[in-house]
Amino acid sequence: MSLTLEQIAKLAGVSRSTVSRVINDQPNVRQEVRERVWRVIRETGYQPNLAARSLVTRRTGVIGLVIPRAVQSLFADPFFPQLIQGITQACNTHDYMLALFVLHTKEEEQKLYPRVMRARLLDGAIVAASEIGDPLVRHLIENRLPFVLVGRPDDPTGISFVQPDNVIGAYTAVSHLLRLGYRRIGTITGPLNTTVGLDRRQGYLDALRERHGVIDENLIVEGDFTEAGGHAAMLRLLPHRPEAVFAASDIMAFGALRALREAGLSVPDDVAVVGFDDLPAAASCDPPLTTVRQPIRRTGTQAAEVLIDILNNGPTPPRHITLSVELVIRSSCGVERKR
Amino acid sequence: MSLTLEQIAKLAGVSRSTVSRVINDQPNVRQEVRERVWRVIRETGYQPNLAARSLVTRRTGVIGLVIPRAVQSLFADPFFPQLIQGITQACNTHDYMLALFVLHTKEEEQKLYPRVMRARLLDGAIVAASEIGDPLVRHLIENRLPFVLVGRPDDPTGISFVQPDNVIGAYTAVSHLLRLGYRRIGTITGPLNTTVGLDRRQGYLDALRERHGVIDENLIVEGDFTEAGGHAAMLRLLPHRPEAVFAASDIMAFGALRALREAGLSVPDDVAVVGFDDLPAAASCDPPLTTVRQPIRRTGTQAAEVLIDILNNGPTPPRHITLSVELVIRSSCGVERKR
DNA sequence: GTGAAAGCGCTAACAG
DNA sequence: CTGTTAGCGCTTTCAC
Repeated sequence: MSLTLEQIAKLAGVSRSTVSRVINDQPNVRQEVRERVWRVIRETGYQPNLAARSLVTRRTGVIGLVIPRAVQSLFADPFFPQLIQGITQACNTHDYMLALFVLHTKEEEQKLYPRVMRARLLDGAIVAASEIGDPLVRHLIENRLPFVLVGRPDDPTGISFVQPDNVIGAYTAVSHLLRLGYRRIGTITGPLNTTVGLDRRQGYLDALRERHGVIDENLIVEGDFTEAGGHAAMLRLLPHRPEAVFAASDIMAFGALRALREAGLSVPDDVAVVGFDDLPAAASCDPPLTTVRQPIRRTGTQAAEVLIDILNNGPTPPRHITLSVELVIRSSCGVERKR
Repeated sequence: MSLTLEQIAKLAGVSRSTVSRVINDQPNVRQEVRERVWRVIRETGYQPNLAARSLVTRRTGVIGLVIPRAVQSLFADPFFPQLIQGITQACNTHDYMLALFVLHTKEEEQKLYPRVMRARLLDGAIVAASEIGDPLVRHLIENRLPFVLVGRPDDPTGISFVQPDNVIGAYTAVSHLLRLGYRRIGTITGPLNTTVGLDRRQGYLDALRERHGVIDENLIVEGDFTEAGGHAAMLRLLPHRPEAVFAASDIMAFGALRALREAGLSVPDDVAVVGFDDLPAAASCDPPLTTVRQPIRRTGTQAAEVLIDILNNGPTPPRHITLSVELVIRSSCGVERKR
């Protein structure tokens, strides 16, 4: 079956400890011996048994990505694949493995949380930020499992997180619309029980207050980060005759685009539309979508690197990282009409 | 720190072995004792240390999902999120955890493969089928790691796999176009170094041969399962004046749609388009896409369940599961023109 | 039915 | 520099 340290030791003519030292790159091994041992290891394809190792080191080399039920909707768009790519890249670089916990139901949640936290399979966790008030964060703290949030928590005290600059992003998008001359600007928000939803709405409000001064509550409709939700929200917005709409996600913008098309309205001539995310599809839809690009992959990489740094170098003051975003101007905002 | 069996035993006034028996649902424990032990476990929130357990049982309760470099492109569309949802659902149901291995570079591949297979962290693996000739499958067999493929391998001997019915799906789509009266039907294939790409092209050929008899090689263009690839392929198809196009994936169909729009052609009036996958976006694009729906989530669940069955009940004859697909008729195929 | 004891494969003192 | 020894927390014989 699988080789053990003992057998490698015998083959190399040394003791178990020496082999262990070689594998873990510890000092106090003669260069010559070191090479001999490595050769045997390579020739045999030996790999240390992780269970045995972590039983004594109390570390597993595994971090978990937890995706709560509440953010499952996000799973329908390419956000998670990109985030995961970023995370796995950092994991591969730093020799960590990634375990994935996708919670489908409340029962699974209650069954999985204790196991995830107490079975000591995970050295730490990356958590896709959940609804405001989700008890997951509290559980993590209570169980002393190091973790990093993707997205801003409602109360960031003592918590490390990585997020895109949602407020500034939304502010930039809406300012752009104002600069183009639109005045009746509506917004399709994200779910307002999430900080993302709240922050992007905040950016919208900031821009309007600063440049325009007037807020019309009828032009603010809550969406849910789905295409259907964007479609429905646009339908509710239409009677209030918006000249332009800022959708808090591209997926919702696509829904809005569809609603406008179905209503026989032209984008951007009748209604301008701006999104948030810059999904691949944003460039190729009709008309190409003006949107706020957020660096999703980098968010994943950063989150993983912060966590791994904490794991490797011990706890640090919590880090709050906000990644800058960028307005990508295409044609759905009507920029070509040169207002 | 974390509780151990020993401490639970002391609290319950029994021996370590008895607690172990209770936890593992073994016989030979008096009902009364059993309940007393469970109560202590519940009250303390005790969770057995997985490393210690798997050191002796030689099982970890972890299965891996391996995504080779070659299929990374797929990661750009919602295929993987759905597949992962299906897999995690089965994992949660059967008390397994999922570890994710996304290979970004050749170096990572070479570094990770040995570790994945020999470090005994994984009980088994689900592998997203890779290019024909990829050595991963061979490695898995050599290392005796039980695995299930998502997608048909080129040589299925001794291998369990789960796939959608690609040949029939493509055949149905193209037959539908033929029935609508189109004759010059082109196809944008998947990469022809993958079985998916090959099988969907086969279905196209089968339908044409059966109902029409004539194959025009100019109407067959290889794509790569990306939007840009679909766009480029459509551009190459255009000079040959196809009346209809079967794209081997929705993402490529979107690219084709864009190319047609940019060329000032109307869909389906000038060129009809049919896709494959039925992504969420297929229903909401313009015009709504006629496509072949494949049950992605179910594919994931099935793959996981086959693997878990093998792990729990020992090796079985390899299972080859082909899930049926379904033509979803919308308007991009021109059905409304009632030919 | 229950407990005592051995040992899974590794790391980490501690001797030498 | 290197080897010996003692566990890490659990399951699993084997006695009783």
